[in-house]
Amino acid sequence: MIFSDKVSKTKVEEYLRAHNIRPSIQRMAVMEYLANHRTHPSINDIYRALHPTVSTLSRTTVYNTLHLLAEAKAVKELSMEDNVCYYDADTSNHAHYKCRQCCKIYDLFETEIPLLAEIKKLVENDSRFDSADLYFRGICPKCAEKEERKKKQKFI
Amino acid sequence: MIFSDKVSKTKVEEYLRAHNIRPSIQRMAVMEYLANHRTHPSINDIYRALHPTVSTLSRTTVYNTLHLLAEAKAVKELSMEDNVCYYDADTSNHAHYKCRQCCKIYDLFETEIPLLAEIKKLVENDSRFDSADLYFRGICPKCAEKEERKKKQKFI
DNA sequence: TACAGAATTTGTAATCATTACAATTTTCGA
DNA sequence: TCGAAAATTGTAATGATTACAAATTCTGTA
Repeated sequence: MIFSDKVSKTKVEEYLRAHNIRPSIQRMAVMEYLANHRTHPSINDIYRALHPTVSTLSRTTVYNTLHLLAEAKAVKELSMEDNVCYYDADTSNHAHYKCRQCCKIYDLFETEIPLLAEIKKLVENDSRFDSADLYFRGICPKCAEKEERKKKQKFI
Repeated sequence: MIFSDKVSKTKVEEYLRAHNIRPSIQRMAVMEYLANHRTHPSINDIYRALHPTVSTLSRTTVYNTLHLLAEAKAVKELSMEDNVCYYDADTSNHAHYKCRQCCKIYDLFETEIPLLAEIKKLVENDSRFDSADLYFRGICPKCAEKEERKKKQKFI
């Protein structure tokens, strides 16, 4: 999926059809949510966000839909530790970075991590591989700054 | 941990002490198992393997021990999809490769993936990061060959 | 438009990994 | 040897995911 600021319903419908997925109300809702919320939400996040408006939606359908979307390579499934799957509508070549403090997941694109291009090549040229994932972990700048401020406070 | 063919009990004890972990019977058993079984076992694998001999061992202790070992960086915790943690006694810089067919996890070392050195450098030079993991997926050569043979059979 | 069959959705129950927790046991230093 | 601290244990709780069967919706055809 290519991202504009706000992805329209029509765009989502086209996208699903392009991946041979029949665009039901529920599938559209899930895909639209993912396309417009680039925070790598979990199934639960998605379910909780959509349920109030799409009251008919069941948790099972969210599972079904995301498996279907992942199978069709319309979304990317991430699983970095903590035994929960996160979903990403951006299927382009990029890495992920999870902050140990705030637990947010950030995207890291080729502009920042040029290595990604080489990893992609590696996958393309080695028949054993069909995909590669690069995950970073650490404390994100925001959390590092907060920590820094806390420390300073102590010494005033 | 540096691996010889078979890691001795004394070696395991030294290794634990070096990581400030008191070498109890249970911890020794878990660490020794991990050191001598380079198959990236899950908690359950370890528990099921050890329980018959160390009959006193509880599942909770295996969890406690592995968390402790991971915390002390004596082992590496892997979590590639399927929401189960796998453990690796080899804490050197290497990537992992999981076969979609047989689900085995293979090690990929720097000799094979020179990129690993660059990723390491990246982590060392970027304060946001403290670790990176590179995971590959695909069909392993053994499984690919099996598949090939099956196909041929069909046409005889 | 009506209908049958296929696809999709739903809700509930089951499964499985992990964690919480409190009681028991073991270890270690005084 | 004794008592506190550390480690272990078993059970119960949690939480994500899957299984499954019933209900609903959709699609193509007559």
